[in-house]
Amino acid sequence: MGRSPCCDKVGLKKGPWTPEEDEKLLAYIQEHGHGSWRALPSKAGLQRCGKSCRLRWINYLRPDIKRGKFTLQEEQTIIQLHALLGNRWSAIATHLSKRTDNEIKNYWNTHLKKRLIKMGIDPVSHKPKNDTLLSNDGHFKSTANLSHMAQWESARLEAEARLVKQSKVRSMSPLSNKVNSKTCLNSTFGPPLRYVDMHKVWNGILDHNENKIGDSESSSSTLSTTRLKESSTTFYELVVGGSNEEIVHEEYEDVGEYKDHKNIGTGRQVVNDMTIPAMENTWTSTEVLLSNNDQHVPNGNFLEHFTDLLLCSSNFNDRCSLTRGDDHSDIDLVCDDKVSGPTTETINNCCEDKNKNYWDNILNMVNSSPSNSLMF
DNA sequence: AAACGCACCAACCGCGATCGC
DNA sequence: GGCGATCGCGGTTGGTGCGTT
Repeated sequence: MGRSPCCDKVGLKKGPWTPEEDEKLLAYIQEHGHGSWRALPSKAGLQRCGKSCRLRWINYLRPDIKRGKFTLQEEQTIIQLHALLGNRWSAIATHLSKRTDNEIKNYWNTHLKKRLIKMGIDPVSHKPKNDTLLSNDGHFKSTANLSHMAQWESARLEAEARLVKQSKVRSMSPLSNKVNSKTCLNSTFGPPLRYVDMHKVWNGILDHNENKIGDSESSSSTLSTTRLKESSTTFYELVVGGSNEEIVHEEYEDVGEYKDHKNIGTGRQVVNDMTIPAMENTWTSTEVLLSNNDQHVPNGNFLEHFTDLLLCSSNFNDRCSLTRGDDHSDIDLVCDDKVSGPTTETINNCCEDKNKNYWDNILNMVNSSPSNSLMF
């Protein structure tokens, strides 16, 4: 069909924004809202395309933007979410509400990605580049488990990111303000909104599994839902093992065992006339990301440990910079640790051990996760 | 002091998704 | 349901500043 030109229009300005332009855009949006971005530039008296205005507003002028150095906590969140979501910057940004997707993307590309590479970790897969380390000692299956766990968590967080956005939109409307501020976020009167939505997703998974039992050909679901469902099943097959029938029963039984959350007594809840399995404790990593209240975060929070290990290692590497000559014979060590007189060998071994232990620990967590956590 | 390389980040571009007629 | 318009996302580019040679 051919796209309509945007920034190619003759007479439209490109490049860096001037303070005057910023002022015009800011003043217009504060008074009228952005409305149609396409129509905004002419109304605001700007010689820019709508796309450029939108970007400038979202990435720079919006009042609720936090600028400056990323905190350790933010780094942790980004790494965790990137391991699960990949380059879905907007989804990641929904968990760092005051950071823009562009800023997170830039920070990843300029800092975090390099840090992982430096540690010998593939920034795309978040796996060590030297995979022989894993396959030779029986850890291969665990790596596969981790991958499936990530797939499942990825799909879950994607759905949640969407929900967060929807929730924000709803919260803009006067009618929903009362509901959102208390019932949804603080969960004073029931499960948070995101729980309700994820219950539906969860039900979808269960429906799918049931369909598989009754009818092995189920092709009408959407792509995203299918991915979710497949992830769930394959993960269970790998970690728990057994047939699909067993999987369904185990999922129901397992989620029903949790009774420590205030809304859970029987293991099932009735929300919006739907009987659903309680799954609060599947909200492990995300609970931590979204809230400081970790009272019902279960044991075996694998992502938490995952990033702690990475950051611990990176902090260590930040403090200790090692430079080698080409023949690896001359090692210059600069270390501001207050350890008395660490030898080059000690530090070097320590860094290597940390990298090794990093993945060993993750794999251990994965191995122990079914008994410790019902995230899956 | 000039040239060069690198890091950082704002902004651009193209594409897929979504909206609305 | 089809189609064009618009939006939003993620990859990439280009300008700027800083350190090194």
